[in-house]
Amino acid sequence: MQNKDYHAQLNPAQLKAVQSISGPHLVIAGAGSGKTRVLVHRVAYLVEHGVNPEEILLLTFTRRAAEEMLRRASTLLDKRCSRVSGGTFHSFANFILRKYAAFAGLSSNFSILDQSDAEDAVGLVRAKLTLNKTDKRFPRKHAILEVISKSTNKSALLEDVLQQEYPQFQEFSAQIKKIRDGYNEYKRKKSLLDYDDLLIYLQVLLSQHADLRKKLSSRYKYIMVDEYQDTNRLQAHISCLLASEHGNIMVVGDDAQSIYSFRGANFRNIIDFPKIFKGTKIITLEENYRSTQPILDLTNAVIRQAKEKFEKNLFTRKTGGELPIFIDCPDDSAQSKFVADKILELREDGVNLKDMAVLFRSGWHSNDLEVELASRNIPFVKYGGLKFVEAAHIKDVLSYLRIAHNPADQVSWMRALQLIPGIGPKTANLILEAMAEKNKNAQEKIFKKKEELVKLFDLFDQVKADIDKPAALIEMFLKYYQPLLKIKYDDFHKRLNDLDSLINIAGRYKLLEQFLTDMALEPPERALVESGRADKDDSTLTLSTIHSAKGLEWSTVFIIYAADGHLPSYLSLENPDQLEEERRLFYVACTRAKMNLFLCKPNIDRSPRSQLASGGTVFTQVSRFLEQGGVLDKFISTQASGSEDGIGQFELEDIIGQPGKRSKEFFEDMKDYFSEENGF
DNA sequence: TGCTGTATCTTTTTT
DNA sequence: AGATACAGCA
Repeated sequence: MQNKDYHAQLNPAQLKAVQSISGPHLVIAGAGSGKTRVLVHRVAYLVEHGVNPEEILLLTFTRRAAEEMLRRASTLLDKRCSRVSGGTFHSFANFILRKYAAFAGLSSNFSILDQSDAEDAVGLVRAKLTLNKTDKRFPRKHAILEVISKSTNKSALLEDVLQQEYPQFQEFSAQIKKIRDGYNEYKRKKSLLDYDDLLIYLQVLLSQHADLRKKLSSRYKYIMVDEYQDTNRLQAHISCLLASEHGNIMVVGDDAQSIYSFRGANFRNIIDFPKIFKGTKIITLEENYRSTQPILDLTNAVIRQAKEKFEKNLFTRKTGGELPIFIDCPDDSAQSKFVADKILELREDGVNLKDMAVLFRSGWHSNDLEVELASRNIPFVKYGGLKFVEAAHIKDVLSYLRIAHNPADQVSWMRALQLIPGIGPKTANLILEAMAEKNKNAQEKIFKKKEELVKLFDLFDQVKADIDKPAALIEMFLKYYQPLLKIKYDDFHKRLNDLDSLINIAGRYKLLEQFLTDMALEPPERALVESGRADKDDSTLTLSTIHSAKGLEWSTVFIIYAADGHLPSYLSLENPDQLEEERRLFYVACTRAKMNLFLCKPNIDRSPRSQLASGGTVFTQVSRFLEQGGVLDKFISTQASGSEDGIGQFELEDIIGQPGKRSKEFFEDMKDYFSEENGF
């Protein structure tokens, strides 16, 4: 009956993956090969065959991805599919740890530190150990946390991480270890967990409590892990522990799309998977359903240059399609104008804005474009880059809520206290010590000096009744915080607006704990908050870092700043492994496109760094990933065959790089165009 | 002593 | 644009 539908909608390899129910499976899925479709159908298939949805655990990279899959599975079958358990490793860990806090030696109201909180805590510990005064070249708190985090995520010794990736810090090995131990102790005492701790605690919980492991493994009888190439050792270990009772685990991934090694991910998890689970069946998906042949030719040529990869042979049955186009723009703002022009033109031709995306390596690459789009009233949502909750004033208010939720949260206390004028790190510490020791004398002494302090404490006393209405709680704290905000920031008006938005978001939550957890683990995107929407609506252009574009696809894709030093990033040029990751990143970016692919670069680099380095005008080079292996020539020469007469006769969209034709000439060509049409 | 203002770098990517 | 280091001020 239903099986017929599955046959019709899936190719043989996909069908096999969907219908393989028991035992370990590894699905190697090339870009655009219908990986999501397999997962969605598999969920439906399992439920249809009598599996209780709650016994299926779907671990994905973002909660958005999980929700999208469950929504699609629901349309395929029925509402039962939405009861499937799922989320990110971190949110799943949070869920389990709150429930079984006692087993893990935690109090269930633990706070989650985001990266900057964690950095603050490291800074505190470092200051306490007075290691910062010894030497000027001592690593910053940011770098220290990075080293510590990498060693946990890779399950590697700190020394090894230092030796391999941070040789410049090797001489501080002993001090960094001291800071790490101090940091761990500090967090444990104050019921604080950073991102890595969520994983560590879950791993320890599962390894050390056999009864609990059995219980959980029996509860989650079917485990699926998406984007397995971007899991780290710790996450791989957790997956295996969860599957220990039954071995029903399917992991899906593509080694060519591994782009998270900077946080400890290792695509060798894919190779090692069959070693851990004997009898693993491997299924390879090679047919591409996403892109046209010319785009596929380009992406295949890009990944062919990779130093290390599993051979895959992606093919499509689609014929025809436009050739990818490379545009060398005079500068950043010309690039923005080109992209905006082209987007408007495509929209006139009937392409919906939601089917277009602009991708880039780092958050600031889109700054100029954002201004341009705004001035032309093109609605967009930006993913990646700085998050809404990372703004100082939002963090300030959240720190009050976190104290209300977990009074031991000293990181938040430090932040909240230092907002009061006249209180810096030292006094804040003094207050906290006086409170901890219940030293009435010392307390009164300090309290007498600052009436703000009394107000703050009174507020926390009042709070207890309303603890589970986050929105009301914020409004209450806002009365106290508003005057402080005005002193602290000149642009307090804009920031007050943001705080209204925060109240709005909080209004969607009944429980304070859930609200705070979400703000730490699944923070809303800035652009969505500012437009007052929960989701992007139907006709919105997408701007995204390549990392945040993972797993998504659009009919038209623009990649901006495809220049050497930007993509690949100048920070990765020295290290061969990092450079390979940049290549995969570029691959991921290009493979997002279904029909049209545009690559742009500004010819003049006005970024502060390059200005500083040279003092003069810096001309960019085409990204080396296009130069190498004739990638650029290959996809261009096909196009060039129909355009021997040169560039003059072409509309803008036909201006492309030709073999051997380099920046200087393009600069002239583009300059002409932009001066005439756009009033340069 | 500790806080605040000013100068000076430094800016990848994310849970 | 934000964090950090340093020097002067209460």
